[in-house]
Amino acid sequence: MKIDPTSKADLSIQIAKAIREEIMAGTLRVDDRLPSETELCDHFEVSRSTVREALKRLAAQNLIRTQRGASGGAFVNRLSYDQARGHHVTTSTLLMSMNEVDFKTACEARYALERACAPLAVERRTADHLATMRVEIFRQGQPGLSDESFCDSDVAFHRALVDSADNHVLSYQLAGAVEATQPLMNMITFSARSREKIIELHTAIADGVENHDAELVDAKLAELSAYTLQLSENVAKERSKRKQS
Amino acid sequence: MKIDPTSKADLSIQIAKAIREEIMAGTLRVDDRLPSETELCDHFEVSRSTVREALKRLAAQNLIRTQRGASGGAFVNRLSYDQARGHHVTTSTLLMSMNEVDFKTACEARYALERACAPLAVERRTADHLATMRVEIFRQGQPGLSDESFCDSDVAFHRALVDSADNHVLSYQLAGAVEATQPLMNMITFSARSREKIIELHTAIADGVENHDAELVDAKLAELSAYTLQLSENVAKERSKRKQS
DNA sequence: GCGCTATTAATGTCAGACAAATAGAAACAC
DNA sequence: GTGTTTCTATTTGTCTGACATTAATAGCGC
Repeated sequence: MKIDPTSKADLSIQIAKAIREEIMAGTLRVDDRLPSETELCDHFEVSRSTVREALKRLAAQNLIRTQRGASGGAFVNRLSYDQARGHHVTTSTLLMSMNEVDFKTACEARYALERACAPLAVERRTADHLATMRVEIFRQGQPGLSDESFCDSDVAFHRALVDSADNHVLSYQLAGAVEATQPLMNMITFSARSREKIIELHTAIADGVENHDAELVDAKLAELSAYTLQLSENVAKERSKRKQS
Repeated sequence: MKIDPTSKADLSIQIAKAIREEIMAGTLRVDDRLPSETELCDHFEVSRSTVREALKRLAAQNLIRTQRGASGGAFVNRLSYDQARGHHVTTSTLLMSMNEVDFKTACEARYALERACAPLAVERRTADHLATMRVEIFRQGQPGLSDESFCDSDVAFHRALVDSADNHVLSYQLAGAVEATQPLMNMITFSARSREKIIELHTAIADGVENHDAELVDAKLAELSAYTLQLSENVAKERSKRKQS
């Protein structure tokens, strides 16, 4: 837990790193209180601003939380799956938009992963999960539903499917793929897609899940994947046509 | 791009959020320069320390980078897959250790995902990927190899397998599952496992990838998964036995 | 044109102050 | 004794102003 004042790296980065390593090594455990800012100043021999900037870095990663007042301070945070999921989705989304991931790659990844958890989902789905899926399908069939709401419902449906696998780790990892690729997919295909067709596939998937029919679910997910890809190709063709004319 | 000074939330959090939203919305694009700290002070009507803490939050998420000197400043960062992968692995690791994920859950998730990308890997593997896999298998067979090195090689082997699928998005998502669960797995099973058995399975997997035999790869991954689970159960039994005596 | 220096603009760090929140102790009323 | 209020100490959040460090650029001598 020391820093090198002669190093080129900024002090606040070094300090953040030192503390992060203590957390990862287990020296600092969940809900442990870090020394107060003043104490950290003394320890690292830097000013309070520098310590604070280091703490903000850690807070941005949800590694610590801070509380004001007497017996306040910075505490090691228990990372929750929900927090981490939010972060993961944000990062994944940015990653894809900034690197201009082509639709095929994203779609391929997304359905490959979703199909991976289908067997578990089929095995373990509860009545709750099934109900959520049915409700979302019903919502998708409502006339006059905005494109945006339809997309949201789509995400919710697939999330219920993934959550059915009853594996936190899987859900967390999948969230990045499913929720981050969804906006990309919607942006490209929302104008061209047939809601009927999608609802039909969703219904088949829900049926498969209900009847513990892994093969059906897998087949329908594959079909959904193929349909989505087909759509994107049509949209691409339309665009190039319009460009020519 | 405004903040609410009457809100309960800390100012630096609000400012970070405002800027993050501009980045995510595309108003600020990759390599765009943010206003200087002084300009941001004027805009948000806060002090420089507050602005700086907000910027540090964004820097911690790799959303921006800063440069000193004239014509320096804060620039929107292009998220690279490597950076994001590192972050993702760190978070996943912490998530699992803090929430005391049981081995079965982690193992199940990890192999489910890995099997999901096997078909693509089998289809697209290059000579490079195959060579990496063979090299790692060879390394795993060296007598006197430390447990730590064996584990590293194990990760490298599986990473090569995943990368064979030639899908950045998939590789990124998988990294969290594979690399973050590996330490957990190693910790639990390294004492009990038979390197020979693992090398044999790895060899079979490499063969399957080489010969475009998706079924073989899938079967062998399933076997590896089952073997790992079996090991963990044995270790657990051993422990409870020792506890009793 | 080349190399040197001075300028300038930006981030990084420091020091000291006050504001605001909060828990716990102390004082007080009953 | 008990419940309530007030006070106090501690800690984070914010502000101000200063100086250090870094790096691009303009000017100047040659």
